[in-house]
Amino acid sequence: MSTENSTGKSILIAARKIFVLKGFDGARMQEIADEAGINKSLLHYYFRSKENLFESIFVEAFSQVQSNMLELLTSERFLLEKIEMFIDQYLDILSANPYLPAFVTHEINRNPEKILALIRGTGLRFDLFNTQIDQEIENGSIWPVNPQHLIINIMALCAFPFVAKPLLDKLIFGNVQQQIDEFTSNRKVEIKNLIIRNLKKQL
Amino acid sequence: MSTENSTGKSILIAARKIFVLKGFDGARMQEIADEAGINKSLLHYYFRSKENLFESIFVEAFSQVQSNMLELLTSERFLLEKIEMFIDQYLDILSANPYLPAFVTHEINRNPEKILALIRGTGLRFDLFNTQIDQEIENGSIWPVNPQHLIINIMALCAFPFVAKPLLDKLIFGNVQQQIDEFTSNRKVEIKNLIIRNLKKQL
DNA sequence: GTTTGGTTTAACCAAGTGGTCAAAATTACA
DNA sequence: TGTAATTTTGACCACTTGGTTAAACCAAAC
Repeated sequence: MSTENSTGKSILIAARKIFVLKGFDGARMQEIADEAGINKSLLHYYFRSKENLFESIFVEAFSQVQSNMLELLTSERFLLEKIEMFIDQYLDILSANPYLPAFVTHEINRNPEKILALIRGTGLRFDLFNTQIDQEIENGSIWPVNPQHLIINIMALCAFPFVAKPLLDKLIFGNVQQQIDEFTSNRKVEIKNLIIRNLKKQL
Repeated sequence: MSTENSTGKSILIAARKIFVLKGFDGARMQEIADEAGINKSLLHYYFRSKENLFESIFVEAFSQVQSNMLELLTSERFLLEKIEMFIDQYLDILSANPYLPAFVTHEINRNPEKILALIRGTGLRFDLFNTQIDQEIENGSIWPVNPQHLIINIMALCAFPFVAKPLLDKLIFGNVQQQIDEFTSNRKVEIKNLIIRNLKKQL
C-alpha cells in the first residue's frame, strides 16, 4: 500500500504532473488515474482522498523549492559567497521545474491556512541570516541593507520570470525562442550583478 | 441586458471578487450569483456562459494592471524619471488590488493560448522603450543595460511580493503585522534605489 | 490445492456542476 | 389602460465530480 510500490510511485509521478499543471481545482482524479495508467478506484486505494494525494505532492514540491534555501541560511560562508551560490542553485532548481513557482504561489493564495500548516514542519530560520547581515554591516564588509528586502529581492528576481513566463515570453520576447534562451542564459549573471553591486563596498 | 445595468454591474463586481479569489476552476456560478444577490439563471441571462463572464473579468483586470505600463513606455520623459514614476504608480495599483498579480499569473499559466488571445488587442510597444534605452546609453546618461532584463527586474521586484504574499507574510515576517506594514511602506524606495543605482552614472 | 493477504477492477452512487426553459414579475410604451 | 418587451425566477436536466463497495485477481504460505 505504501508509496514505495511501483504503482504508488507511478501515481505520485502522474499526480505531480497533473496537479502542478492544473492546480488542485483544475485537476481531475480520473485524469491522474489515466496518466498513471491505472483504475480510478486504485487511486483512492493508495491515497484515500484527493486532498490526501494533493498534500503528498505539495509537500514534496515545496521542500524541493526551499531545500537549498535552508542551506543558504545556515551555512558557514561569507554573505556575498552565500548569495552567489544561492542564486546559482535556485535558478538551476527552477529551470528543472519551471512550473513549480506558479503552482506553489497559486495554491498558497487559494488556501493559505491549510498550505501554511503543511509547511509548518519545514522550519526556516531567518534569524541566523539576519544576524550575519548585521555583523557584516558592522564589519564594514557590506553596505547597510534591510535583510528582509534583500532576501525578497533575490527570490523575486529569480522566481518571477518563471511565475509569469507565458506572459513575458509573449509580451517581452514576442515568442522568439532565441531571445527567450538568451535571456535565460544571462539571467544568473544579471541577478548577481544587480544584488552584489548593491552590497559590495570596494569597486 | 448590457453591463451598464445595475444588475449587470453588481454581477461584474461579484464575479470579479470570486474569480480573482478562487480562479476560474475554483469559482462556482452559484457562489457568484449569491454574492451578487441574484438568481443563478440571471447570471446566464446576462453572460451566456462561465467562460464569457470570466473573459469580461479578466480583460478588465489585466488592462488595469498594464494601463500605466503603456504610459511608461510611450511617454516623453527621461528614462530615470519614467522608471521612478512607473514604480510609484505600479505599486499603488497593486496595493489597491493585491490579489490581481496572483490571479493573472495563475490564469495565464492555466490556459496560455486563450488568455494571450484575450490580451492580443492591448498592444504594448516595447520597441520604443528599447530604442530610448539604447539612445541614453549612447548619450552616456546611463550605464549599458539589457532593456529586457531591466523591465523584468522592475516588474519582478514590484509584483512578486504580492504574488507570494501569504508565504512571505508567514516565513519572512512571522505574521507580525507591524513588520509587514513597515516592509510595504519602504518597498518603493527600496526598489527605486536598487534599480536606479544600477543605471545612474554620477552619484 | 487451498487459504490468506494484499492488489486491482467494474459497477455504482450521491452531490454537485454549468446550463436551459417556460412561466411569472416588472417595466416600457402606445 | 392594455399590451409588448424586458427582466427575474424556480424547477429542471444532462453530465461530471470525488468517492464507495463488493467481487475478482494473484502471489506467497501452508
